[in-house]
Amino acid sequence: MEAGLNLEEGKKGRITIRDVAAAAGVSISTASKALNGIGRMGEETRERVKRVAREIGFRPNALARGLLSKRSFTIGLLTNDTYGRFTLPVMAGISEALVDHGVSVFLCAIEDDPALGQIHVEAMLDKQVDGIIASGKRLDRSLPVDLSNLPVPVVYAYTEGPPDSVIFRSDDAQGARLAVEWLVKLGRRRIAHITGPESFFSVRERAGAYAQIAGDAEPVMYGIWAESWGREAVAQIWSRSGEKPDAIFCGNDQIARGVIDALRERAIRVPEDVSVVGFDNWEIMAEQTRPPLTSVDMGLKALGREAGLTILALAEGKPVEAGVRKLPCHLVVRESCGGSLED
Amino acid sequence: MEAGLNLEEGKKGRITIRDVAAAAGVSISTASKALNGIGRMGEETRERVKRVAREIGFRPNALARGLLSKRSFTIGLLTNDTYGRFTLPVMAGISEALVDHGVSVFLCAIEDDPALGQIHVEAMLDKQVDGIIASGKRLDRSLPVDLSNLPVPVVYAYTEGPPDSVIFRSDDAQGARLAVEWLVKLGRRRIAHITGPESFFSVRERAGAYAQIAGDAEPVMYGIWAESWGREAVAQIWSRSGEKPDAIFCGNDQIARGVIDALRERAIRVPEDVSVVGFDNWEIMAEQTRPPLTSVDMGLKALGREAGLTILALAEGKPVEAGVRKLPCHLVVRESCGGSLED
DNA sequence: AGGAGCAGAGAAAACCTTTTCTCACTTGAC
DNA sequence: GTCAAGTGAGAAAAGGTTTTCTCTGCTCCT
Repeated sequence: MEAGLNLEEGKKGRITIRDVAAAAGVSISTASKALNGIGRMGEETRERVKRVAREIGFRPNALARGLLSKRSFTIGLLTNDTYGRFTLPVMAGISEALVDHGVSVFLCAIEDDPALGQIHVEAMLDKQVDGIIASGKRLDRSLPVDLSNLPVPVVYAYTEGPPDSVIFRSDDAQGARLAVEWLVKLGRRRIAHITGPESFFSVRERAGAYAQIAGDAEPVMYGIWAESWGREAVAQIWSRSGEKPDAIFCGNDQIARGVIDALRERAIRVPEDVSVVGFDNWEIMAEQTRPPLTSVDMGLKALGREAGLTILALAEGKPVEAGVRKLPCHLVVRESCGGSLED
Repeated sequence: MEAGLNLEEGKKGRITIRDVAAAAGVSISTASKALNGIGRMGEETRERVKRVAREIGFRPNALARGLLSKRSFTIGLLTNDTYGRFTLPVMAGISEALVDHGVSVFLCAIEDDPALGQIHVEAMLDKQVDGIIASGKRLDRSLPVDLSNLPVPVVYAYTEGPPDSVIFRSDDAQGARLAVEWLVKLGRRRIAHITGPESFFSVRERAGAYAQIAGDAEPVMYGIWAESWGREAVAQIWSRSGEKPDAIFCGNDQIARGVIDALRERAIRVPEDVSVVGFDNWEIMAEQTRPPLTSVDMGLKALGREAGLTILALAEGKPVEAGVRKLPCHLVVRESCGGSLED
């Protein structure tokens, strides 16, 4: 047995295929073919090489391999979502989808700095990434960096992209319908909508879907993405004369939180008097409200998974149809509306 | 001018140094030396090569370069902090410190799955990372993966590591002192401490520092890391007979949030009647409380920066002293205590 | 027996860059 | 007019792997 007489092969550096070849008593080419399951050789030889490789702990150098194959099994994820509320679930989905294929992910947070973005893109290209996924915190804004005419494929996940690109985003209208229909199904008749700035595309989508079902008995209340706005909006509604809503559909979970707090301060019971539903299903927020918040989940992890599989397909040269793909939201039922999924 | 007659060099693939050499009418070696500012050659030649390279948009292939230099200018960040509350600031710091050096970061979220961790570590090693930074969500827990005896350096950032390793962590005792001394300075005399599970090292550190200053007039109240515990603890305190605290030092911002909510429900004014201070300075939480929460910031970004620079030094073969490095916390003053930094 | 065909395995090129070595030529000194 | 020293630039090897091509025997058929 030539192999096994060393735990720490004297020479410097990692174990290469050359060491495997020597230990197995074959040439480098034969070793390579044996390990990759290609080429012609005796079954006995192939097994011996494989065994030896395992014994001495050989792992192929991905750099060398990538140099030749022009595939680095690496992709870049570019995001301006510093806080990571949207990007992290997306990232988790991407990673989950790609780890099986041996692909690793460079994460680059570029804030909103075009120069920094440029630097990171160039660094990733230098490292021969197989593709780039652009991600953000807003569906109707682009990253501050030009990703057209890159030598690698690009897909966009939860961020705006150019017309002929592949874009994944949540179906906010469908998500809003889910929420409002749920309220209707629970018997609610006067449903208010307190949401973020009208300048946000998501806000308009959600408000549009809301209005289609709920009508215009209650006006949509646009504001900012903050608890304080939720509280203030409730104050406005309850200082008005006339009938009060029996349900409030909120543009995100922070607003919903403010709404719930304000309702409790007015001794209005949730969900008995008023049902509240949020958007984003930001667990750390939704689970800590009193009562826990029923909320629309945008399925960002699934979105990341799709984006990952798509960039992989593109990297492998498979054709992928361009266009916007809306992925469905789903409703996470907690206690702030009453009811349960079995009802 | 040989260069410039093509926007899209007919052949396939990216632009290599061979193209630069041809376009500049020199050999590959000369081109390389010119671009790297080494070797001997006429100043005119050097400038011409550089100019041509710029014109045709040459960028060296990092894979090829890494193959030779055995430096990939890539590091891995391993974390089990899925939610990213701790890892993201650390990551931002690392990235910020390393981008200037052309180093990119693989982010691998491994949940608490040892098998997944192993896969990611091996993938990173195959890709010849120059080093690995392990990070987590708890100072007294290790990642579920063995990082000893790796062929690359490892540093630990906000997670437990083996005795002879380089570990960066926040100085929680100092942070707690900062908070309590601030309360004392504002004239508070009965300071309570509502915090997380005693099993957490951070909790014991913070509680220890608290007790040293505040004494044992108020017992430390251990619970869970949730708003509900903050509310419940306040209920307990105010249902007891005897003098009530005039300040509450909370183990994290979520607890502080619950405390503030519970105090308001009792019509106890913050900060007039009771000062509240949190820990973590989790902005999205601290800024949305009423009033905004004064909180201890653990300086995770700086921690990441230090970890990044250290792994870089190790990768370059510079000696680095092993041991635990505690990085200082600082106090972010908002309104929940009264007072301002100028006082 | 002579050749076709095939099984098994190695040699060498290729990927792209860096670096060491070598070579040809010029200049200046004696 | 030689020699030494210096200048500018190219040839070649190295890094680890994959892949194509080539080579040597062997079997089997006629």
